[in-house]
Amino acid sequence: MSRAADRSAQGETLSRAVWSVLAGQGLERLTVRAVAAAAGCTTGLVMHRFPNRQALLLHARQLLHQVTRGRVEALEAAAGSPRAALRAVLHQGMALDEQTRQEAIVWMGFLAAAVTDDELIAEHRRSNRAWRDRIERLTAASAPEWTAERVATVALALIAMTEGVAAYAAADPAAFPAADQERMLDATLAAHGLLEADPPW
Amino acid sequence: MSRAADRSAQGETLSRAVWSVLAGQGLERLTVRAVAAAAGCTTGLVMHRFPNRQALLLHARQLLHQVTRGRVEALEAAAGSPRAALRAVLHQGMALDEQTRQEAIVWMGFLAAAVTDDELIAEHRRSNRAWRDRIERLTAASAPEWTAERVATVALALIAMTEGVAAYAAADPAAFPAADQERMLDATLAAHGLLEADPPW
DNA sequence: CTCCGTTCGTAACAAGCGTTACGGTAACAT
DNA sequence: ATGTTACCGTAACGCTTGTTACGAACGGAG
Repeated sequence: MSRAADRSAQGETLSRAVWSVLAGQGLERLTVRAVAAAAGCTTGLVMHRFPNRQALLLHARQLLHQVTRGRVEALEAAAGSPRAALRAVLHQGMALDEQTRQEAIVWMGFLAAAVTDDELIAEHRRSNRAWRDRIERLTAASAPEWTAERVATVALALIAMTEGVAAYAAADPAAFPAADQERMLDATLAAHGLLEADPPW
Repeated sequence: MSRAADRSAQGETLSRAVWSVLAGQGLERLTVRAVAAAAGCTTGLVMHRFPNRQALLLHARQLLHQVTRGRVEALEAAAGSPRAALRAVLHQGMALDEQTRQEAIVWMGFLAAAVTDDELIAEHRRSNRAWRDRIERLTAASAPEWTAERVATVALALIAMTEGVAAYAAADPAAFPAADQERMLDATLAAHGLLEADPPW
């Protein structure tokens, strides 16, 4: 393997270690040593790969955006209709299993860390804007007769709802089971007239 | 002032200092010294009032729940109808001004801190359950003909949406202005048939 | 006035933090 | 084969953290 690929792969390994620590031990224990331990290396490697802790977190945050973007693009491409794509993409944004639940915890951890980190909050806003644009585009395609304002309003309702339920379910999975989240999503899509199937009542 | 009242008032002062630090400097800088500085005292007083940092955070979290509960109960009592109460209570849960924006940041900070703190996450779940129960009760009163499942589903959609938009707006107030949040709330209430007034389109 | 308990500021402690410097080792070029 | 360079583990630095110990100041009781 080439040197450049090694560097890149190590960056990804370290970023995934950041996610792991953030999901399992929280922001307060997100130390360089903990990340190194999770990655199976020493702090020396971490500090050779990144100039400082801030840059490490920023890279991990950027990679998180990139990974989720790849996933939703695949879902969107595989969907048979705009409405199916909208539902599939929103669906993966909730905390339905251990995988997505941990992602929600990591997402919130980065958000909490961004309070003191200007670069992190800038990245957060970029990521959110891309996400919002995507849902607005899918919403517009799902309801071509709507005005731009109505599209934007409903798209905001959808991203806020899935983000919020992910936060609730991440902190209390037993109280917010996957079935409840899915019912919530379908009921809301149906209420806005965006569900392919008939409403569940 | 009596001794007991002094103790209680100091506990509240310190808890508000916790909120202040959490909102302004984030979880990573939420240290005992920073809280003491925000409260205008020394670490000695803090550690005499609370056995340790964990207990300090827990008390601040409990007081946050208590304060917001008082506010929503006042709103609910002042509302002229179940639907007006539902809207007013959900309305105050979004991040519409600097006050509520900071509350949203604090709420997320506690949530991020709860990842490693069992008592904090237990308090978080209690608080969320009470909030969910309240919205379910108001939803049921607003739509008496609905089944319990539909009430629970729509109530979940409403609390998730307001919580989610608060998180978005807290991190990027310019991108999620108050008017957008209010339009979103009214559009969703209208879509579920829960708005007193006519839908905005 | 004196005593005593409470209150809380001061100062210190060990532990853990991010970061830096150094040294050995492995891989490449010549 | 040898010199050179990049890589990274080790160990240490200064600093901050939560927590503890100590002593001064205050107020009510006798």
